[in-house]
Amino acid sequence: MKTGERVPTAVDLAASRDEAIASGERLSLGVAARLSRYLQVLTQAKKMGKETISSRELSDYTHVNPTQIRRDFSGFGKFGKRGVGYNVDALVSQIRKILRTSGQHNIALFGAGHLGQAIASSDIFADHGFRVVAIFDTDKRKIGQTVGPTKVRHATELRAVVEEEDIVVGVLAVPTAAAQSIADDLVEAGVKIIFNYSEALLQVPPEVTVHTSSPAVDLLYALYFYLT
Amino acid sequence: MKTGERVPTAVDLAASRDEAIASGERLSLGVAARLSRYLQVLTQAKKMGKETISSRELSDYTHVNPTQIRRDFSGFGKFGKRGVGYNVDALVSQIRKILRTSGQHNIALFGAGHLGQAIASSDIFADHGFRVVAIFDTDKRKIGQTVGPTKVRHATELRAVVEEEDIVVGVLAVPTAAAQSIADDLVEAGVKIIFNYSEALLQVPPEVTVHTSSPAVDLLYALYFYLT
DNA sequence: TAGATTGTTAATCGATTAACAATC
DNA sequence: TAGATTGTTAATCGATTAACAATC
Repeated sequence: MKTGERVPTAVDLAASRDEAIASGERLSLGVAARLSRYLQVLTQAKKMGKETISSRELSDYTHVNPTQIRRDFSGFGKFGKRGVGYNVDALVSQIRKILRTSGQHNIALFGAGHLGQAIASSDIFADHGFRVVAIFDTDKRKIGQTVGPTKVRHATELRAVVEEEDIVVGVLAVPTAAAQSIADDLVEAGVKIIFNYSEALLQVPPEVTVHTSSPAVDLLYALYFYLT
Repeated sequence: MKTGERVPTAVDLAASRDEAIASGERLSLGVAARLSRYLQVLTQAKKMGKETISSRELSDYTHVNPTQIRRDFSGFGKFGKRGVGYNVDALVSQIRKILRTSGQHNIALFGAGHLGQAIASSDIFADHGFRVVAIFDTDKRKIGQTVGPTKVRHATELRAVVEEEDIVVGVLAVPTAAAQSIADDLVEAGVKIIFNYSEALLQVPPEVTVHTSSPAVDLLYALYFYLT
């Protein structure tokens, strides 16, 4: 924030806040990651009928220091009520606005095996505005079957579906050996985010983001702090 | 590292290194998390027959800055060869030593549904020394069935199995509504790490660590950086 | 009012990175 | 040797936290 030689005033700060939300600078990696986690907890708290939540409670569930939680929020406005806490509903929509993920986003799922079916029937994506609009598999016996409300299709339909349904995210719930070739297809079809549940080390062009899910890594990490 | 008024010498530094590995201070959260991720990539690289890997390649797969990767390693010794890179096998065993997760660790899995079966039949835990030694479910129709090499048991056997098999980690692949009560049972049976794949916000005593897996959170986060 | 909790400051600490000599 | 890549320094930047006035 450059304001020449003046000390920044309250008005400057408010302006930079709105900018930051509207279309200003990107959030830092850490802030974006934490806001996403708060959102998960808040979504669940809302389901449980909680109307108000304190930074202390959020800290219990996220293991983020309560001061930092308040700080993360106060950078964007005064969302809380002293002595009371934050209104869950209001906070959810503020964070969604900040993360610009208020809308619906369509995802394509590969693999109709156990993992694929678990993902398709879980609330975990739906709660955050992600909708599984297509499931693909290469196994002919699975094609045409339905998983929840969605019919399993053959991977050859990928390209058409991606364009039709405006799919930005592809989720890979396939064997490690099959992952790279599907990733190549996804890239070619214009998908920009690949969520990889296999162990494959995927090679993609720089404009595509790969996120490899690694429960074992998280477990190693948790175990270290238990052992020490 | 306090060395009084002397400037630390090479001998001091080497000593503090060995300490750090042997039984010295805990790693910081960030270092432990990154080392775990390197381990995942290295394990897969090894499977693919790779003998050597550079900090640049590790960076491509982990999105961690190459300088930081070299720095993370050099804190514990000189593991690499200039102009060549790091030997994959040697690096894996060094990191395992640092993280103290060289041995086998037994885990108990709850829920023999799609997700539970996907976890039980995946290599992802096995590759890092975690073995699913028991699967529990409350559905009578599932009890007695086998998932891979493991028989599904009723949750009433939990306590005995935890003691017998020295189980430190419990994995919850159950519906959100059932998670808290199983978590309570696990805590009572002495399990110290709970890996939660449900959406439940679990309440546990402070000596127990809960890790809630949240693919949707990761996705929100990835999406933010795509949208901006 | 009394108690609780936010918003914010100020100080510290650790993470990050560019750059480059060392060396395989 | 020439090219590549490590190990390490030094400088910067952002994260973290304790503390507390403000205020619901």
